[in-house]
Amino acid sequence: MVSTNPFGEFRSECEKLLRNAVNRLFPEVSLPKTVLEIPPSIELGELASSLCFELSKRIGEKPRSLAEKIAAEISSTPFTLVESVEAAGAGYVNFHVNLEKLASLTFESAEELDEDYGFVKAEAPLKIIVEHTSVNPLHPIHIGQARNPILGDSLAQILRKRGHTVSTHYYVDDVGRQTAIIAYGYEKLGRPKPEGKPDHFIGLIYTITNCIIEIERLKKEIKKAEELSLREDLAQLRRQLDDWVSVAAELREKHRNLFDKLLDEARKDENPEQAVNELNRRYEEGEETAKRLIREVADQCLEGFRKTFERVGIRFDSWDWESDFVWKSHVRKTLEKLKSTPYVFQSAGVLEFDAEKVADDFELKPKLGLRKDYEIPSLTLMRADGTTLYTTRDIAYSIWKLEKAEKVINVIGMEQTLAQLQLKLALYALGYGEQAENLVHFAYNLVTLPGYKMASRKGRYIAFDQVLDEAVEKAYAEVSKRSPHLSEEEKRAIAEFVGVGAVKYSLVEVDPAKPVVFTWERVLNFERNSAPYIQYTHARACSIMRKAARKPEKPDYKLLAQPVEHEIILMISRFPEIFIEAAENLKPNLIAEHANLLADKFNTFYNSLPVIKAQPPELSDARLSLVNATRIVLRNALTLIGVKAPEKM
RNA sequence: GGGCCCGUAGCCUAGUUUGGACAAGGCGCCGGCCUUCGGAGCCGGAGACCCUGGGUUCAAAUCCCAGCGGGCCCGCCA
Repeated sequence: MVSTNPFGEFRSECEKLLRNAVNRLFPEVSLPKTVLEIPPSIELGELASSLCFELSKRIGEKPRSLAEKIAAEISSTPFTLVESVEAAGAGYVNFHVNLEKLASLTFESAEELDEDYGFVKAEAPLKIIVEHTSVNPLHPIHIGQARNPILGDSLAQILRKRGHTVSTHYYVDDVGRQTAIIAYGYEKLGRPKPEGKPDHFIGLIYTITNCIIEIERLKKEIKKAEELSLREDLAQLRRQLDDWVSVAAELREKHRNLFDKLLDEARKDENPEQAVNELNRRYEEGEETAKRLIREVADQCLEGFRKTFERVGIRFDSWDWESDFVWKSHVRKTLEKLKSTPYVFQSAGVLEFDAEKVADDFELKPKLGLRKDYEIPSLTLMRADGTTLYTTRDIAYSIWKLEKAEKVINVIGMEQTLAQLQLKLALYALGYGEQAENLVHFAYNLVTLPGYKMASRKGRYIAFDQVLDEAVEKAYAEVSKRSPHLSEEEKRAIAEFVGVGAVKYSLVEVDPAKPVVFTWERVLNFERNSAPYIQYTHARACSIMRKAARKPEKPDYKLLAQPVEHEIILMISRFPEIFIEAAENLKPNLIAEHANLLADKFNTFYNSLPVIKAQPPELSDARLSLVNATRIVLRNALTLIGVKAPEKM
């Protein structure tokens, strides 16, 4: 017997038994929704129902006595996976599973389905686009941004295994002032060949250029404020200037040549800020020299990103350049169309989108979970100089994505919630209301550093690459200590997947809605509740299988009578349900959690019970099946969160 | 000022969507394990008014209301 969802079979049986029993006993009562839950303790059974509490109100009988009647009624009918039913507590109906049958079904299914065990297919597979990461090509990916590709890639992997056709997209945001700034600096330096990893080199030029321009800009604004004696503005501007001046000092300290050269060159320009804006405008217009320059810079930066992605095993199916949507008129046409709706107005020379009015006219506030009295701010669509803003371009891009897929998931930080809302409302205004419902903003919370605020524009960040390096280095030290006999090459290879795995796990393990405070301690954890711990447990299970060097020929599953064995059988049988929940609710952290719990139980098992030498042979075989199924689930779970499952380490 | 997110042992987290039985792990702390298959491990112990106050309910960490604390957003940045 093979089942894609062994625990689900048990659950369905319990539901059916419960429903039939209640129908027979109380034909006049409509059944409350029968949700079965997992009891707090394993002694209470594997599934339980609290429907008697609800039923008691309708029937006017104590929950406990109802539970007893129902349990007795169910017990008079035949079972398959169910072992027994009983009334418990104040009125619960508890179901105990027939462990021998569940073990047999679970282990045989796991072995048979192997690399597909747990991956229950969706009834209606969809074409899904997962857009994730989309870090601007300005500087290396920092640790705050790194949560995005880790979550996004895991989501994509989970949805693929769920049977959907998933395409991962990277939106290259090469339009806008920021890319113009880096390109400006890059050109001033005479388009240098990158020293070291290109994204880090680009990042350095970006920070210095941005810093110089900001200082110039602030100085001018301060002068203006002085003339108009705007006291409050002045104080604030001066604070900002102080901050940038200290950034400049830090930068010049570390990179004197580059800094001084850029400063000299920038000073040759009457107004660097204006030059940047000019470049931005020319790029949007598709002017050739601007195109060549900015694409060259962006390409170099992306080349660096690709190296990082390769290292962490993340690939994109499509690289979508924002500028293409501008040049191919997608943006202009969207804007024209939007202008013809009653939701766009002029204000102080710029084009505004009235998101509030759309929400009202289409009565969308309750649907979008907004309060009636909340007034949605309007969105600026176009600058006075005719160039567009990020969200405007994103509207055009979103339409394109929604035309290519039935569902679009945008993995974007929660700080962009408002912009994503405005974007969605623009889709309604444009008549894409139906498609807008298929647009999901997967919002995750920020990664913060204790002590100071990360600011990529100020060059204050910890690069993802650096975190990976540290993790791999620590892993190397650990491997060298634990397995000195291994060759240098083997040690390096192990250190790589251990270190990378640890970092990925630390970012995927936490509920995406919760903020993560970055600490080295968290990321460099190789002990319990970490990728290395699960990897180690997997390698251990593999090792037992290797040593046994045989297939379980005649397992007798009823001999698996130890509590820990009981728990492991349950966890393996439940993996498909966990997977479904993770896929449907977009919660990769559930997978990490389940793998970790299984690893915990397996290690307890490992330390207390022999496998290969267990007697009689039927027990040894049954345990071997358990080890093998554990190995399969750990590996499949790790695959979903993008962590390598090694056979040795 | 308005909106969104977060608040669970000293620290980090699970559980909150879908209310159910004595709130579950990890780190750290204390005490044990050279138990045959891999010690990145195992066993035991101490440690929680689930931010506060109301409300709904047979039942609230979970739902509702009002606060408090922290973060984010409200830009002709992205």
